[in-house]
Amino acid sequence: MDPTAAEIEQAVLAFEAFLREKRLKMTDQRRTMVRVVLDKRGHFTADELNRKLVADGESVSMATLYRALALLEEAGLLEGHDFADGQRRYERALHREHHDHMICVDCRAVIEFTNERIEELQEEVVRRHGFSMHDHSLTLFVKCDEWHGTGACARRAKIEASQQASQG
Amino acid sequence: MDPTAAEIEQAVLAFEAFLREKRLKMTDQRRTMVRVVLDKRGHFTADELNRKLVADGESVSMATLYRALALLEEAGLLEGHDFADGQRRYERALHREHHDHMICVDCRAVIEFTNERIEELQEEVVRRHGFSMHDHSLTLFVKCDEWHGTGACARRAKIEASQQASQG
DNA sequence: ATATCTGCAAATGTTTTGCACTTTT
DNA sequence: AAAAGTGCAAAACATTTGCAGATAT
Repeated sequence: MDPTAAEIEQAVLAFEAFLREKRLKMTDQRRTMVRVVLDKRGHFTADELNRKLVADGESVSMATLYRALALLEEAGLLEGHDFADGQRRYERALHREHHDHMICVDCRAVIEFTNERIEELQEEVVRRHGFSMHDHSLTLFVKCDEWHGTGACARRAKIEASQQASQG
Repeated sequence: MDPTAAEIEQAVLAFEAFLREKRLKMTDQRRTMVRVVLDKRGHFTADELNRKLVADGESVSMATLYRALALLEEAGLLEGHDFADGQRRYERALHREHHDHMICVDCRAVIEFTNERIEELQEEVVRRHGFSMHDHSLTLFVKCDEWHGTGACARRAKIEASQQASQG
């Protein structure tokens, strides 16, 4: 499920090709970011990525980080989302099928899902208006523990623990 | 389609009831905002609302405006959306059926649509996960003139003109 | 060589907040 | 009188930008 080391190096090369085509340059900072970003599971903010880089002893300035995030997104290695909380979130686009998101309004957990029929219907709506689809964003804001009646969000601790375990 | 004067006054009373229940107070500024907001067609930002109020000679400070927007949303008179461009947008919730949005990535035109089947499928997804739906947001980012091949967005002028005409 | 990068600090733009004063209840 | 609201200016916040010096091609 996670990209192998070889796949990550391949992505570094792909990014280099992308940069070359735009007459931009590959740098140590950008290489580092490709590697760290592709290694990351789940969604992360610019700030979270920065903290990871600092922890790894490979920090780059926020300016450079933001500039690189934009390029990585443009190169298709990263996908950005707006979940309406004032911070853009990213996830790697390698080894990931298209999916939509459910967010728990209590604990902010992100749960992914796909529904082929919904995708088709969206396409149909756009087509019927004579437009073409550029992108789409479907986010369901849910309460993930309402039916457990605990008041606090029962899944929160579990989700955080498993993310930490898998993340390092 | 637009609320009548009577309906707007009714909404003022409803807002007053909402405030009373929360032990908050009705003020001139809040009354003004209810009226202006319910009179507004389409989507607007805090800044656009402010300009309208200034133009009407009934301006309130941005601090008060933001505080009131939050209350109006809470009271269900207003609906807020995040279209991923850094500014929250609002629309009146009176006389409005639920709908989703298509945004032209070129001209930022907002086109509304509904699709009952998509709604049902969303509910089903949430139910299948054992959650309950709190809210949902479906936004399709489209190119509205791609098939007209003009390069510039053919509908933009038309849309802006008709919004101005209907808005005053 | 020269165009692009980086990091810093400063700017940006929207939204929020602390506070002294005013208004509603 | 007490509780809440207002406007102002300042703060907060994520993100962007100008610029001088560093680096990749």
